[in-house]
Amino acid sequence: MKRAAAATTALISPCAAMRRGAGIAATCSRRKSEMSQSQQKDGNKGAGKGEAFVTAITPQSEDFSRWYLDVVRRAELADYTMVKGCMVIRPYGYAIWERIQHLLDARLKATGHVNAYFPLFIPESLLMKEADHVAGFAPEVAWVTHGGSEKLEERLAIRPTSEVIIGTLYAKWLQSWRDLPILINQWANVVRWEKVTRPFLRTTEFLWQEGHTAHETEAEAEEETLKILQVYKEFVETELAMPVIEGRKSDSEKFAGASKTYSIEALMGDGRALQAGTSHNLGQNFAKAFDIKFQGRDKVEQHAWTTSWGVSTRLIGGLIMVHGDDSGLVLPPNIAPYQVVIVPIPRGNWQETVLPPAQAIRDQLTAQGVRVMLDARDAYTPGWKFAEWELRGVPIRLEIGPKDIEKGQVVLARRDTREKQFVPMADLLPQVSQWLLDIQAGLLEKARQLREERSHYTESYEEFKALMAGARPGLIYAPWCDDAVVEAQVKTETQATIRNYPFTAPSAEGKACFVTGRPALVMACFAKAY
RNA sequence: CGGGAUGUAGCGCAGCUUGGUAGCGCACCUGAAUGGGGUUCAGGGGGUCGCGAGUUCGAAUCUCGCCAUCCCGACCA
Repeated sequence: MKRAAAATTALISPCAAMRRGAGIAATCSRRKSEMSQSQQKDGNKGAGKGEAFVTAITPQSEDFSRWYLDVVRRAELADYTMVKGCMVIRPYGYAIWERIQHLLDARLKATGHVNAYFPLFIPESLLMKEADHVAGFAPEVAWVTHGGSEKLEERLAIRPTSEVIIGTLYAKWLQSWRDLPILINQWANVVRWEKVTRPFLRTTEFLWQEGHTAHETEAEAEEETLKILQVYKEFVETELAMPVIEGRKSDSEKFAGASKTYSIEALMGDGRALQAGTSHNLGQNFAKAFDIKFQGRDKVEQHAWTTSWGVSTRLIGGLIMVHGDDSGLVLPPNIAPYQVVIVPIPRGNWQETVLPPAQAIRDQLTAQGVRVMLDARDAYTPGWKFAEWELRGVPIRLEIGPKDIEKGQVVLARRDTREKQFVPMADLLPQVSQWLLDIQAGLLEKARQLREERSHYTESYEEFKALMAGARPGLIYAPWCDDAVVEAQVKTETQATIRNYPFTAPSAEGKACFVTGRPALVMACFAKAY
């Protein structure tokens, strides 16, 4: 009888999560009846079924975009504000960002970079110095025109990126080849006046890391650009468990003002690609525009070779879309704010009987460097907490109740596979450590497999069109003539863009371009992109 | 920036056609019993109906304008 009541409540939640829109009411009631059947079938063995535990989110299959927004809000990663296109990153979301900062910053330091902070405001005249750069960013710059009530002599741009201000300072600091390389990174916010925004994926203001380096030779700048791309790839795959494809951008997708742009690209759960990081070789373009010069070993004054590179809070969006499922977030242990959540099972005077052992376990795990949350709130039932922490993607749940204490064990449950296990207290630490490793590796592997399933190779534009028209288009590799006009045509006809020219791909040698039939110059990876 | 939809309590919605001073579910607060997959009962608090004008004795409801959000397209980490 308790069961029936529980089912009823579970059924109401999906409707509660629904948003505006006429079609939704019908959808909701349809799902209601489906759910009540499965719920009843599950009976008391619900724990083994591994589905529909969390019901407050729109299923991915029904509407991926809505699913994404539901997860962002229900998991309390971010919320909307009164400022158009600007979101709050809530504590749980910000904790993920802090993990990203922590893990990436260590890598940047290890490769010789140091952090600094440059101004938010950029004088208009500075921004105008590099022609391509201006053209690229002009449409999305926010301007400050007044200080208090007084109009400014010169407008100030709120940085959309910092190449120009940093370049100006580099010009001031650089004298000799002995000053090189300059390897500076900054963690900052930037503003781009976007027309369409989505939490994490594209917001008016966002947080990122931008590295800016200056080098003595072209080769060194290229080496730096590629080194960082590798750092990004290793970081994203190791810590976020997001497999990425590294490669060079086509000229039309290049950063405004760069000689060459490289990117890492990830495939999302809905078959669209997300640019997860970029690294630019700026050549001498900015050095010439901003007078970044030095006297060389040969006594001749010359322009430096510069690079810039960045990853942003967009990575969090990628994380959600790569690993998440219909129950919500699934976080890789390495970036999860909490790796283990302990849910005590309250019975009788549980505060005296169950809570102390739970606290002891928390302390024990914490001492081993595991990030633990003990959810001792009395107002919620265990079942409610299970669902809540699943929605928030915590990798491992640890249940401990009177029966477990009697038997000297706990219950562990994995978020990714939903596997549930009784573990003797003595084995707890090694088991948790092992599972954290398994989950981290498992998520990467699963994402890789999914990407392989959704990767195609074709030499036929007809097949290309058919694939791109599918529900989950994925990645398509194709031999390519490298012509921007044809690229634009493909985009118009199929919505697909070139993500990059992958470093590791079948050779285009001797192939014909899949659109024009002309000799292929390169292998391109196409996808519909975010 | 173009096309479409929506805006009523924290969230999801009803009320609008036919104007008469706002309601439901969840959430929240209090108390009790519960507690191993979103617990139950009882009591309670919360809304200048997105904003601004207009019509009217009277507007959530009718008219106009603006704003925001979501979806679909053109531009972008």
